[in-house]
Amino acid sequence: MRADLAPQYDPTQLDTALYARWKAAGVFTAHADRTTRLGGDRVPFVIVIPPPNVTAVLHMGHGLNDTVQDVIVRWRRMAGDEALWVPGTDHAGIATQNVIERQLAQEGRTRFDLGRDAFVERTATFVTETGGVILKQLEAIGASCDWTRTAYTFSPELSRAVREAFVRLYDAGLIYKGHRVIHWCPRCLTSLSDEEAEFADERGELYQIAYPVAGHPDRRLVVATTRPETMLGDVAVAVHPDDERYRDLVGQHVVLPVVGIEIPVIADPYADPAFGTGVVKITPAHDANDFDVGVRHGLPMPVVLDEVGALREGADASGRVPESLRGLDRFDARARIVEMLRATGQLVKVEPHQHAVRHCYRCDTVVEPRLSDQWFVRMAPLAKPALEALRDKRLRVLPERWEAVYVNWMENIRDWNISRQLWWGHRIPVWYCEGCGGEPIVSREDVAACPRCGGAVRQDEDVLDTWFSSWLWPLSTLGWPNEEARDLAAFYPTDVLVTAPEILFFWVARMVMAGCFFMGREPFHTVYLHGTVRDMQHVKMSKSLGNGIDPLDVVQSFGADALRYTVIAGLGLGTDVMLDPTNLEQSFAPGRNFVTKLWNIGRFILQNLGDAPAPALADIAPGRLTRADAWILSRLDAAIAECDTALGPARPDAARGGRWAPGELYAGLRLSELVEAARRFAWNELADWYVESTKPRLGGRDGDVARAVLVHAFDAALRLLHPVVPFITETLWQAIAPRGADEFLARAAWPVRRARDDDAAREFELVREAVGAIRQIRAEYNIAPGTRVAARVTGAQDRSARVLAHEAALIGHLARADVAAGDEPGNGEAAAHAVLSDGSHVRVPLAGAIDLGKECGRLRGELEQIASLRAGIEQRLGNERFVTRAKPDVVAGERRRLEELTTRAAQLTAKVHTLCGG
RNA sequence: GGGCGAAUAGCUCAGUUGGUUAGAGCGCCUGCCUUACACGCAGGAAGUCGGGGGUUCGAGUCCCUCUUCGCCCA
Repeated sequence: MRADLAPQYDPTQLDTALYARWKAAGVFTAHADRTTRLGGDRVPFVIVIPPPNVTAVLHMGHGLNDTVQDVIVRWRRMAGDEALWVPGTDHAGIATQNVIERQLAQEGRTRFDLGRDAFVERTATFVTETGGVILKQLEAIGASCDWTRTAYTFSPELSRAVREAFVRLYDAGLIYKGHRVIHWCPRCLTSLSDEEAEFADERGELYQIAYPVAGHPDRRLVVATTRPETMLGDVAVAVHPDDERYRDLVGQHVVLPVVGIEIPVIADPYADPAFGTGVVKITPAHDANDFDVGVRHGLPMPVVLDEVGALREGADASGRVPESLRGLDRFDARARIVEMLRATGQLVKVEPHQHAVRHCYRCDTVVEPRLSDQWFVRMAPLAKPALEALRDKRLRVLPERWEAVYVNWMENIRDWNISRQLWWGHRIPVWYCEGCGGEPIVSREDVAACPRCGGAVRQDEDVLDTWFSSWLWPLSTLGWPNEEARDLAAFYPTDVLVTAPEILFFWVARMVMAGCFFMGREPFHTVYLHGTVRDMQHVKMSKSLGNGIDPLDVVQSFGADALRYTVIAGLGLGTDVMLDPTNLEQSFAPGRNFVTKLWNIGRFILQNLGDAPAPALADIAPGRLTRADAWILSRLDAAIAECDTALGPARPDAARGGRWAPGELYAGLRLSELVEAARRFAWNELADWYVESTKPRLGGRDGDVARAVLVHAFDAALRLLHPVVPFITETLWQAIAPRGADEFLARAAWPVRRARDDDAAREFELVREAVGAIRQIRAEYNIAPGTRVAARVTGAQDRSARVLAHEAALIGHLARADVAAGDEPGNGEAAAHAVLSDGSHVRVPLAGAIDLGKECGRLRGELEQIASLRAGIEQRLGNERFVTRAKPDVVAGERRRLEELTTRAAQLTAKVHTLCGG
């Protein structure tokens, strides 16, 4: 009826074809009208992908991130939800622009040679031709995205959302143009948000410079700075108002070295009396803190560094930059100025100084604080509801500790600089009238002429921060701002957002704010933050460091499932994953080994099914089930329960108004625990014990029972494992029973627990114990696996005697022994002994092989161990405070255990007595 | 400088509200091609749970402190 499986699982051959079948059958396509929100009967479950940069290629970070999402989505799809995973890409303003600029540089050109329109067109063409590669790559790792809904942040639809958002915020008074110090990248020639200017510790120098006090030849103020080149823009020096040392100088002037002009000494609490000399120079145009001081004191703000970071007299700076320094790069200028100060004796001291310096997150250039006009979003009003969502338990962050980080950021939020002096991105929808020069025109539609005077208009040159489109992602991908959009109605709010903590502020927190502001509802109820992929030295994997692993290499060598399994198994909640890029074989061994094991279980079952499908378990009379059957079904039940606990509640209870219940707030999404529970069931229980136990039965009278249980248990195992290893489980599931053309494990039902026979299952544990005892004896005495030994098992009570008698043959099969059950008169034959936990015992006569001294030593050792355990328990039970204060069930448990150990010890003692005469 | 987290077997990590003999994978040792699987099977070794102090009948788990490392923020 069906072909046997190949001896080796060949993922490269099977997986691609299987993915194509899923896709063609529409397995991953969600239907808005099937959701409960639109009158259907399925609860929606939605994840939006963190959109990779459109020019990106898949790396292990994506491999991890997308596998996690896929596991969750596949789980919910099987659980009966209308599951939707929205894929897409981000136009990635700076990053993509940098790619094209690098191309141009190789051609010896710059973007300015091309001009704006040509540059944008070239970038768009590049994106069209090469972009989105990563989405295709996601298919290779099995990502079950709904490809009918692929989105792009720069598409016409999403661009409309960006404009809508801008206009609404502007109209609400939450967007404004500000003149202040922002982070400037002199290489990308754009401003950056606080989040985009990343700190990195650097070793630098702290220079102490003497500023002579005007009119007091004997006095000077010494200031400390790490950036002497900015002193040309100094407009004051500040001391703390309470600082006695300088109180008399406040209001006086000092002479600015190099420049030679006089600047005032002011009192401001910003000056820290404990840092350096307590005197700080104030450079409002080139330091954000100094800017604040400048505003407080109404100081001028001369600009002495230009956009490429070279010294130049900018606004208000006339006469400040000496001829000899003009045009010098900031770092060359620093050296030159230090030399000049040294020459005039005004350099007091230079000491090494470790400090954090901001760098551009895209090109790593040291960022320059720069005074300029930029657009900002007023964040405090947006943060309020986003904080509320968390405090109200409508939003949770896993692992829990990140919630504090989220709260801290929200509470200290600063306005968001959203304008970028780039060409690749959404142009700011603001027009200025060249005619009447009135208020800027902010519009959803392009503006051709001034609505007031009909004069010519000019659009703002800047584009929006990439994240200004990303923060709308959960809304815009579902159709917002079209409030009629069916997807928006069916699938918003979404459910879980899976990402790395690095973009908690860039993206996650802002999405919550956008969702609350534009939709009146936070965009998801769970933020799942996973760790980072690192190498064995714990260094983050990256292409530039050359310690990366290409997921496609892994897929090629071991299959997507091996990759997925390995990554998920190694991923504790919020922990990093360590992989060795120099040894893929070892790194992915857990996944590869497990997948192979599954394959072979499948082969075994198939080989034993014969031509007819296995009977359904429901059709087997319960009385025909053996202890082994009851045991594996009971283990399956436990495995299902463990998997369900690991995965947790899918969403907060609607009856609680979408608020997480206290007991569930941080529960679930323990994917590594899901893997471990399912693995243990499939391998250690199903394969190691149950499959072995069926071998003698399959050809016999109750072979059909064994087949029914085998197929039932394996089928359930495949279901539990499918979210993690979708390819092999689907392949095997298709093979173990006839399936319709449209029938897929990917949309089969998640297993549910069933009634079970606990007594029979418990009795099987005695069988396992007896087998273990005989195996141990065999190993101890080096009995070759091919050699059958004789063994006798004697039950301590009627019940165990009955069980052992019934199962003697099975015990013999599993332990490679000829087992007889029941009492027998001791005939003095040399034998090895073991006592089981209920006092039953096992005797393996080994004429000639038994070393009596060794055997006695073994038994005495065991007895000693039991004795020490008993002593411990007796001590506890003898302690009156334990008995009175510990919980009753704990005490009862100890009593029960003591009883068991006592029985066992008595049996052992008797053994030792007769055997060793002690 | 502020905040957070981690320290458990050679390595990577689990250890729920304190309660049996602290677990898993990989690696290691011994023996085996047992008619699904050597990417396997059976058996095994290996941890004074970072140091010190405390609370408790009882601490890997709670508190304090020290050390080391990591992350976030300024």
